[in-house]
Amino acid sequence: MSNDDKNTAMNCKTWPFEEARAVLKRIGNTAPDKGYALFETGYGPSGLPHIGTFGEVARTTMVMNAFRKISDIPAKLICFSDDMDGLRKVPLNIPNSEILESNLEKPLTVIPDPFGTHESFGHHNNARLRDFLDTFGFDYEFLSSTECYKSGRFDEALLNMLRNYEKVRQAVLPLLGEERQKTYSPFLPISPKSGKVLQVPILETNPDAGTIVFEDEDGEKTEIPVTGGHVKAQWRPDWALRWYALDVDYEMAGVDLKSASQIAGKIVSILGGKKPAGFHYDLFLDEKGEKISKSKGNGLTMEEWLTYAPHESLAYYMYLRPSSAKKLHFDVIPKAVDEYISFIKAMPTQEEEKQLQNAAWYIHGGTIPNSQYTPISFALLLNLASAANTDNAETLWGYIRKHKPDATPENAPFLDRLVGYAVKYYEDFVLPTKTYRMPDDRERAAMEDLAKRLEALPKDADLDAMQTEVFSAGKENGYEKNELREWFQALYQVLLGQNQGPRFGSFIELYGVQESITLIRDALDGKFAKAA
RNA sequence: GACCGCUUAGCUCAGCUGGUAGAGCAACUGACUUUUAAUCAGUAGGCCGAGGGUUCGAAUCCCUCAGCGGUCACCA
Repeated sequence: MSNDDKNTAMNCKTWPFEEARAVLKRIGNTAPDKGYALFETGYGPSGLPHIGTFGEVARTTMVMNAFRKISDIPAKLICFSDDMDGLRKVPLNIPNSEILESNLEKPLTVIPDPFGTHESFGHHNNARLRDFLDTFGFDYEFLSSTECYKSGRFDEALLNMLRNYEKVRQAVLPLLGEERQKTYSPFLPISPKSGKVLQVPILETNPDAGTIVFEDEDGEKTEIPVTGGHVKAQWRPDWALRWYALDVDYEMAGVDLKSASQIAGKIVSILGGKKPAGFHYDLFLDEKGEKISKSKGNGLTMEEWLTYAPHESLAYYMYLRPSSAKKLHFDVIPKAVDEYISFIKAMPTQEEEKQLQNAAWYIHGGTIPNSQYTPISFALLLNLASAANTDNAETLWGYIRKHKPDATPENAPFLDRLVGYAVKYYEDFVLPTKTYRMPDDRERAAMEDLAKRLEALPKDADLDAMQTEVFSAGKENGYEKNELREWFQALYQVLLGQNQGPRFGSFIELYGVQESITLIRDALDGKFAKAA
């Protein structure tokens, strides 16, 4: 890249560039000894990946995209799984939960997989994480805490922490309540007898031998090495340990972890390292501005978003000012999709400097794939779907061709995906509100007439001919000119189960003449009204 | 108790390297259509929470206050 480009990027004020510059500053503008700048995200595998997981990885990727723009130093993303953590309670909706019940407090990676598909419960959830991330095409390296501990990768850092045991302990204590302070230890020994991760006071530390002494569950004084996976660090020091051992250059976290990360930063200093750059993103709220909690079931899940909109739009949402709390509910989806689309559209015509202020730049790493092109907004598609009674993608495409003759599912695959989401939206939000009624005698006569007229139409009849038949059927069955509106409304209510609808001629053309005849006959037979 | 965020049009929000207030939706008007909806074009709408300060100039920077909300203090 040219120096001009770099300069423009160095002055860019968007948050990912602010963050990227902080990384560059941390590493002093030169490649670290490990050869790359390390970006980390953390994951707790006692649950499944969720919208927060996505947000963190997406946002970290945005910072990396910015970093690559201002520096030639390689950048690497590690998604770290805290899979040696002890299982504290049994998650809901898990088969064979008695397996988990009988293994509480043991490291996740030694608990048998209740799904029976992986080496352990931890491995199972790690695999789910990877599947999840791979779906969106994230570029990352997976790292297991258990492996880091067992392989000795953390040994040096653990011994270091043992030498500084008291300092580390003192760093954490101010953050804790009185009760917890009494028993707190940065080291959690794993009982050689039960295999459980124990939260017990440490009786002795032996830095020279590299061991600690504690009282096991049966009361026996036990001495074990802190290295090799015999001891796990409590989560706050564990975070610091990881930062120190891996030399993490960047990690963001939620505001809920703010004080914890400050403590972790202090611990890294105690160990002689330097804490990573990073900021704290705010949490998501529901439409009333209240905190999203799983037990309340408010807010929006990842699955819900992805049912009605593409993941790119969620990534766009994640781009928007992460430092302030945002309401995450259904109504923000269409807007997010359309704003994403307008950024995509704007990119090719923008100057370099403007492009760096374009959200799409961060989502796609600077280059927008041609496949993302769409000439139609999502809001329009949603309106089209409900106005035109369109419950299948092909019909919707028929309408799209009227607006934009050049677009096809093949040359606009992103639009084709949007069509699918619009149909889904129609099925879930429009269809259930339909209420069909039976026609009165005049309506019935007119509709029967309409069906006959349609049957009599020549095969190559055009839209105008169809529209004319609709009017004629009304006029010749007792509707005066000023009553035609009622005739159309009757069609919508009896045939489509709604009070409004598309121009009926257009509807027949797209829905199909034969299909329309069937629709009329079914309605007159009471198939819809009965069902409703 | 400690720390943080928000307050801008009827609604949801953008604008935060200080330079005559913006978008979407809603409303209203018009065009088009042998109904409506949709679509397109346009109009209107704001003491930018309150008070003070810095400045030639503040929605924007600083201080104080108010209202709302959040996080941590048991676990991670």
